[in-house]
Amino acid sequence: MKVNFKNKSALDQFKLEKYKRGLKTSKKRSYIVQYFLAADRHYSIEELYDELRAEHPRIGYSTVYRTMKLLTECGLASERNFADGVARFEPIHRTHHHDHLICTGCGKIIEFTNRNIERLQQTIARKYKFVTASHKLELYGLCAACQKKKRKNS
Amino acid sequence: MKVNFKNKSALDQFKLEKYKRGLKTSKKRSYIVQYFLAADRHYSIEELYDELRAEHPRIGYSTVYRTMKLLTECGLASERNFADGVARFEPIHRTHHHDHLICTGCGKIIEFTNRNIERLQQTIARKYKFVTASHKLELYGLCAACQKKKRKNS
DNA sequence: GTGAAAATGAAAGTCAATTTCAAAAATAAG
DNA sequence: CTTATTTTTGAAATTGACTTTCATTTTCAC
Ligand SMILES: [Mn+2]
Ligand SMILES: [Mn+2]
Ligand SMILES: [Zn+2]
Ligand SMILES: [Zn+2]
Repeated sequence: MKVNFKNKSALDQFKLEKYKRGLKTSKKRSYIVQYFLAADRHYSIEELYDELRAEHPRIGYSTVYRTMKLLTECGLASERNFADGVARFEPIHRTHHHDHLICTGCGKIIEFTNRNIERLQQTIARKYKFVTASHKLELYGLCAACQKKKRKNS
Repeated sequence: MKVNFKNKSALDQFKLEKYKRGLKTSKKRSYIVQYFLAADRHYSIEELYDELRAEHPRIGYSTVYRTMKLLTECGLASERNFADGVARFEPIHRTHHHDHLICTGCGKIIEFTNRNIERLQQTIARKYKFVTASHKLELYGLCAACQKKKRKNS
């Protein structure tokens, strides 16, 4: 049976994926999925775990970890590895590639897309006869607020 | 005393840095430095350690590790963190920023620079009022050889 | 040479990520 | 509604790359 995801919500899509894998539905996992997908952040497991525990103190770290991995496999989350060495996950609401500006002062993350950069990347790949599968573009620096803060303290 | 590095070899520069820090010269460290700087690769500690041991079996992992950190502090090496989760070091022969194309099949790494991309990055940073300190641009895919290999096996 | 100071390396410690496994929860079968 | 089967859970153990420790060895200034 072919499945049309076009009219499915992300959560439904997740249930469907689970069904196809012979998974069972659990209260805790559903809560994690719903909470994560509703947010619009780049969560580390730890951060997500801490927030979830406020409401659901019996959720374990492993469950959060495994749920994020599941969502990533299902294509509902994307795992990001920025320079701080902690994996972060963001929901994929509508497939829509983007790159990141990251403030090394406060951790603020801004997303951007730039068609010209993407094009130039392809030109480079072609030049070296590579077929690219993915790329990573991250700009690290200080956001406006952190620049101001820094000026004050010096 | 101000030091002019312009006419110094990288190794001399290293000795100078060591001197300024009150370090002593050791046979093993010198060998590691000389071997590493002569190569033109992106070495992981492990890889470098294994190669060095072929000639100098008494060199320890810690010494290789510490020497690479030293070189990085001295500005003679640059630490890179690609997607495989293992830190790599490359000599900085002439200060010269570049980005990387990485083959996920064989590990081959190609360096490139692109002024237009750099410029566009600055435009983006400006747009969001960021002051960037560094950036990371990595293109992952298959090199020509690995594409061929893949076609054969399918 | 001698002694103070730095370098070394085996082993231990870190830290996030990942796996294990016995108990709990969900679902299928009766 | 039971009972049986399968999946899920979480505390604890393990992993793997990195980093530090500390007793011993090497370097080097005198
Ligand atoms: Mn994002
Ligand atoms: Mn390079
Ligand atoms: Zn900031
Ligand atoms: Zn290749």
